[in-house]
Amino acid sequence: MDTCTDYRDKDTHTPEYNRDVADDRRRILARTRLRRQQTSIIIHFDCFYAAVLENETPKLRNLPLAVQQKQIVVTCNYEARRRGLYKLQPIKEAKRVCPEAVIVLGEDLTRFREASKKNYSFLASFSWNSKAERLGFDEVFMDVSDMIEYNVGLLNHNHLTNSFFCLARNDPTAGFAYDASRVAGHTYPPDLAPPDLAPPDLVIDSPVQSDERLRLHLTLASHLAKHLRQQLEAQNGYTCTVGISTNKLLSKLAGNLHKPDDQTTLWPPYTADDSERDNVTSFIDGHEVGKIPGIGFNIAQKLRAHVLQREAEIDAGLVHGGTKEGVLAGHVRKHPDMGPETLERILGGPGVSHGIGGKIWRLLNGCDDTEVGLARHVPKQISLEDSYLRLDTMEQVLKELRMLAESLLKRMHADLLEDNEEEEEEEEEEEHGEDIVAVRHVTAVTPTDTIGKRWLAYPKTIRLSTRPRPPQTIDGSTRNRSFARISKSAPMPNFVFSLKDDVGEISARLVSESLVPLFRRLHPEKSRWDLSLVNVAATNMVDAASEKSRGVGRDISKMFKRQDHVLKQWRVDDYESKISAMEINQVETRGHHGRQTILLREHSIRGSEDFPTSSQESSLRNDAKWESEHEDDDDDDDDNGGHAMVGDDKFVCELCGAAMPIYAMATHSRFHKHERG
DNA sequence: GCGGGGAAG
DNA sequence: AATTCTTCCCCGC
Repeated sequence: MDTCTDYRDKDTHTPEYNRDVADDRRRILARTRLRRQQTSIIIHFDCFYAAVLENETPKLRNLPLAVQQKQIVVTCNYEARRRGLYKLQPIKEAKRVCPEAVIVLGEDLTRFREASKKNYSFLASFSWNSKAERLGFDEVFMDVSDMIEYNVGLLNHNHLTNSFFCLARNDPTAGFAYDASRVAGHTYPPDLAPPDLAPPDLVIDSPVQSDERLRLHLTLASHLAKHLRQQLEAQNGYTCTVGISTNKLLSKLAGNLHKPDDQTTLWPPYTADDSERDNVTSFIDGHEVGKIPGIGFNIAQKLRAHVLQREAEIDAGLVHGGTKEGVLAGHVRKHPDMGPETLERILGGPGVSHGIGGKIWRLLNGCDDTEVGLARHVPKQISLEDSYLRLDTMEQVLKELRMLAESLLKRMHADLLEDNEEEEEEEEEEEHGEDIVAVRHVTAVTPTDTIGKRWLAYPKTIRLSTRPRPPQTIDGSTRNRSFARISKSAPMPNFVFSLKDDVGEISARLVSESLVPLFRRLHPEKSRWDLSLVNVAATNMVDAASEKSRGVGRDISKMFKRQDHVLKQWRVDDYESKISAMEINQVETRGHHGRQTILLREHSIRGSEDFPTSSQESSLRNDAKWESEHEDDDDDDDDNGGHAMVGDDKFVCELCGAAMPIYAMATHSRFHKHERG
């Protein structure tokens, strides 16, 4: 075993020997508990926000450029940074430090959002497995394991210097030439031993396992990254900074080492007999705790307090990262008794995710097994907000709500609508005749002939949030605990999905029928409030059942088979007539057990007149009978007030057979009430 | 489902 | 200190 120290030439009876054995056992134990995955290759891209403006106006490129929102600089280019500007700097200070800076108003994020979408789609289009995840507007993770694996298989180990990277499995000519005997770009640590030629004939048992194979995989990934960077610049005009490693945490951190417009590969060994000597540990150890992604301000403060044995001070003078304490990840990791249990004790508490200790411990050790998310076409939520120096009259509030509502509508149209191509895809295959029957019914009701557009997803909920101005305590003790927002939500009214009505009309109606009632729920007093922020959001996004997704039909037939005790009360024609009146949406419940359920949801746009407005709905709220005490349910299946329990905490509606957690049932029964008229 | 909280750029 | 304008995820109920 290469992970075990060899003791053969040591005296087996000295205390040193015993200590070594103990240490080694502990290390091995620790390592097996948090085995670093070396099965994936992840690339992290960091594009650049301010570049959007530079590209629009190239002469800005060499000038110090800052983007202003309200009273602060939200971002700035490197020239501005060189002259002392920084993120979240007060605009006054920025002007004092660098009067010649060009300051651009950037409260409207449309252009940034569009650039972000364009760059993201471009990068994601290279992916084979669709694992391409956006983080904020300017970062993208890609899991390129499959591309790398495939291209390792293509290598001719006798001619590594003349290799060809294949970008498409079905087109051997798509790709680029490269030198597989050398890494592209920088590495950490910087000075590599003379070129590590891969051994000519290694047993290829994927996935990556040995350091040797990992080196080879990372080398290929570095060339892929370089190619993607070049393409992004050539095709879209954006440079980016890239990190290459085996997980999201490490690739993101590695990228920081050489910016802007460059790339860094975190080089093996990722594990070593002496845990201090592997590159991952030394790399992570050197980071200030708060710099580890996943360790936010609160957790960082608690960790600092623990190693310093006192509250960590927040140095106002050190806005640009870090505190004057300078507590490093390594300090925390090596602190006496440190480990997942200790961390759980320090960090855990009400509202904190269970297992936070283990999670932070893994981060401190460079371990991160979170998957790169699948590429997504539609957002999960759309929200807009504005902040104010003073907002304390209903008149102002109405004005703001109108603006926000109209912007929200426009965003929904921009981000959730798709051109309605009438391509009637032929029904290929299939072995289950019943699937196809179900699919046909769904297809028949999707809005087609409206205005040449169709909804890709429907937000089911509208939410209004405000941030009351923090109460000014005149006494010195500023225990301003609450800089929090408060929110209320309601069903998204159906009329917003109309494609024939005027946007202005719809948003006016949205204000009067949804947002104003929500505002009254948030702020029942006539006056007395002063808001510093208002936010409206369209949330609870449900994908529209698309003609293309055969998965819907499958799941329906699965539901028939699995839950016939519930569904037998339906005659088939009954079911089909209901189906034709509804669109079927697949809903992923992220409940405790992550089970998939199917909800049947009305959304026929033409029928929307009969449908309740949010104010009507909220007056129908009848939550009382669902009040808690579902704690100790016994599992007797059927006698549950008309709802069959299908296991754990899922219930099945006796009217439509939908399975759902108990919390969802109040709303669901309201749905049936309206359905009946 | 609802409302709050935390993390990220 | 928290500042902006978002997006996503998790918790307890």
